[in-house]
Amino acid sequence: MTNQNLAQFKSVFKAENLKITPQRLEVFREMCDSDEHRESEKIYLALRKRNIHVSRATVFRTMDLLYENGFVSRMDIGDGKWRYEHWLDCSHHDHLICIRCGRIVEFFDPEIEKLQEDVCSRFDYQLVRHSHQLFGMCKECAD
Amino acid sequence: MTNQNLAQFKSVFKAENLKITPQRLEVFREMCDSDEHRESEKIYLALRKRNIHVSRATVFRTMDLLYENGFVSRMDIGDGKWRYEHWLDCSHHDHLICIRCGRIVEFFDPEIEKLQEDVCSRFDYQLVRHSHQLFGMCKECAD
DNA sequence: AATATTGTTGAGACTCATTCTCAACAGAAT
DNA sequence: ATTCTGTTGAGAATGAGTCTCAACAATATT
Repeated sequence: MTNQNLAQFKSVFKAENLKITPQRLEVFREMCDSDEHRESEKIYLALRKRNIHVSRATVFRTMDLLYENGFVSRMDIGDGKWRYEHWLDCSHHDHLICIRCGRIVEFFDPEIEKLQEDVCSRFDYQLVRHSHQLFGMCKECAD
Repeated sequence: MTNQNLAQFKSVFKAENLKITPQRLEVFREMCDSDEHRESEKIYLALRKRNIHVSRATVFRTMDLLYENGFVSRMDIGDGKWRYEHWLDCSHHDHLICIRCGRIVEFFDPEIEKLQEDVCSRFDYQLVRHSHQLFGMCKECAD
């Protein structure tokens, strides 16, 4: 977690009238310092492991706040859990997921992005967001 | 449900050593005769309404079988429920979902399909399946 | 300083889609 | 007839996430 991350966190939470509590700070720090795509339970357990006591409910609540305020993005790969990743650089991307080992790779394809817009205007929809996941077998798993 | 649908169902289930029971037939008929994208509970209730008694558990189990054997496809729009649609013509498509009224439109864009393959080979993945959803506001809801 | 107000927390109860368990059953095979 | 195997229904169990509520903490008001 850089000083800039921290400053941004504080300023957004202040602006939203959300208190900057030790628990929220710890959850935010945990997110800043990992590049993984984790579900809330894993984040909760990571904090536990570092002997930081934040309740499960608070982790869930804080992940919601971080998501609503654009500090993390989340994805749903169809197993009923949200997977969160920090979104400090705010660069949009989609995901390629290995169906065997679960490894997740990020991709961004401007052409696909554009074609999505085209599809929407074809059907008279205003695109708000999208979810695009490719499930396959990574090189190691395919061998 | 056409005779052809029925014949296909019987032949696949027989080939898989799955019994052709009245309950399974009723669930299959219910799927053939609707173009909606429904969750299991709705399918269960639709059967109830027609005074056909199949237990919830059997509906869930049968939806799994129909899915595994390619009679239906299913989608996950992030609310924790599978939505099933019959897939009798087996033509692949993705979905455009109105975030206000929930209306679901199907789309297919061969260019996007091709670009997905390109992304995968870029990362040395073998594409197995994908999930692509556009969330937006339909014309009626945007006004 | 004392008090009131408001938001936050933790523990555990609750929800809800789905899966599991298990006894009863049904049809095919012996 | 009897055994074997797969299927069913009812209700219990699961598990991610949400809700409730009393205790608490920081801020605002008197």
